[in-house]
Amino acid sequence: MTEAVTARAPGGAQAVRRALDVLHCFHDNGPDLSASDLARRLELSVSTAHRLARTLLGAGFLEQDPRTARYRLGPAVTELGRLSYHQRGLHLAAPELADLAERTGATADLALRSGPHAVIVAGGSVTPKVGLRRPLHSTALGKVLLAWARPGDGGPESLPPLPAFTDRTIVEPAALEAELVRVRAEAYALNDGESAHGVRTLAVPVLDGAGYARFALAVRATPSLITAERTEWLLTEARSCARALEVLLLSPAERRPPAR
Amino acid sequence: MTEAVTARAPGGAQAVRRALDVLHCFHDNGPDLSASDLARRLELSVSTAHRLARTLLGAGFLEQDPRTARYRLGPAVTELGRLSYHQRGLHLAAPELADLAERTGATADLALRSGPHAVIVAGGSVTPKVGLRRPLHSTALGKVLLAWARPGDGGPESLPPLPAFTDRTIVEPAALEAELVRVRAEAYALNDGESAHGVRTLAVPVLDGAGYARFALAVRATPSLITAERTEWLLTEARSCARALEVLLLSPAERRPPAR
DNA sequence: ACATGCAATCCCACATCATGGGAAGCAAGT
DNA sequence: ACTTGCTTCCCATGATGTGGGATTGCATGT
Repeated sequence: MTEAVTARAPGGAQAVRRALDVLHCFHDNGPDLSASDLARRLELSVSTAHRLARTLLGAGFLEQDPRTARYRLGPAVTELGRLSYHQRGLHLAAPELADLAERTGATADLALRSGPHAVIVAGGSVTPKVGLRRPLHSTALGKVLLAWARPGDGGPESLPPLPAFTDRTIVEPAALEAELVRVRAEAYALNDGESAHGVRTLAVPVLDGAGYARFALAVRATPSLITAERTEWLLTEARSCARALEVLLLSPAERRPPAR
Repeated sequence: MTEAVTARAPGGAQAVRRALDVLHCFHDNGPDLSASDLARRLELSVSTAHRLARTLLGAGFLEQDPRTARYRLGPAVTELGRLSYHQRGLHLAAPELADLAERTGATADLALRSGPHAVIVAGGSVTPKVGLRRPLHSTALGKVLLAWARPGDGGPESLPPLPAFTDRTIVEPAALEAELVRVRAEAYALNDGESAHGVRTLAVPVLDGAGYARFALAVRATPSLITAERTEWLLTEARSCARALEVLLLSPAERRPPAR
């Protein structure tokens, strides 16, 4: 389940790929994982999982609870994460998102693409949804990231399963493709209860100069807040925020020209 | 230079350790690194560096500038970093630090230990010093982390070089040991121009129930702000903040009892 | 235009290094 | 006391990562 992340790349790797898969194991849920847990999840022998964990431990990418001997993400991850967070300028996004959330009364989320997932990297609410990983096909954020995907990242054909979360989730690849055509045509994505009931989301892209989505910006609330009448206004607000984020997050060379 | 991080651990690793070293390369300086750069820094063959980079790329831990083909930290790092940041509750620390900074007029920094470095993970100022990595022996933060080091992390003997940054930097292991005795006795660390001229820093630990420092909290300013008369007051403020952080960052089971 | 240098990328034979089975040691549950 | 499940270490096997070299492409300098 956790291994579709690193599907390809047959050349010269295995230990490394497995070690990185170990790190990715720590997304899913809360508590610390034991070496045996890791072995089970990744379908490795206990020996191998244990050895990988020890190596990651020695490099600070994992740390071990002294009581339970279980592993969790270590200081090196926090360290590199903070570094890349600032390198991307994401700390500049928080005030903009907070402002958008306040004006609209909704939750504002900024996500980027990581392989087959949309990852929320900054949020306009206090709720720590940040760090959350959502599938691309069942979220407005994901649809935006797919609709304007960079060639190297792979389009919708690169994500085989398409699991259903509600009865509205798009599971047919053809239906997803059609939806993406609509998203590109209307320049926004809508998610109406496709990942969870009672949640409606609008998302717009943060585009770079080449026309690809570097980030996706979402406004999320209950359906009563995101009505047909308010949609146009919400989109205007969201697009204005996305425009601001283009300036804040992208270097001048990466940005698209001011006039469209 | 960048390799003292992963000194030991002879058993069952190499590819993995090297790959993690590649990630650690992205601390030091700003711009993206080419595969050849990595090979030079880590003293690897270009083939190997290139292969490791491609593997990390495939897993999303690196990304490649389409123009220059150089590498930088990828979305998976941002993703895992945000996750571990929130798992550690570090987003709760920012308001406390801002408050401390405002009350004292100084800069407030929170750091944790990552191998032989103190890493600033949250700051009370707008200045993005966050993510910065400082040596343990030449900073107040580092002295605190060393003085109350957890057994598994290694004491001062685990960091061989001790480079000098100013004429005041402690370079003798014996002198550092003596300084740590003083730090433990007085329950705070002082750095008076040992890492850079014209900067004075006070640091206190954020202790867990076992008496080890989980974090270090520093108040940093010009010497004119941190005078002998103000030291006691600044320490009271800092310790009060550290106490609050103990509650915010540590689970009840990890905390030490309220009364000392 | 041509030569030169540097870097990315790919290929392949070799032997080093990761692999997983096994077993010892420990803790907790039945 | 017996069982269960875990961490941890050891070790023979061969799969896997290694680095030299060849190729291509993109600059820069002449």
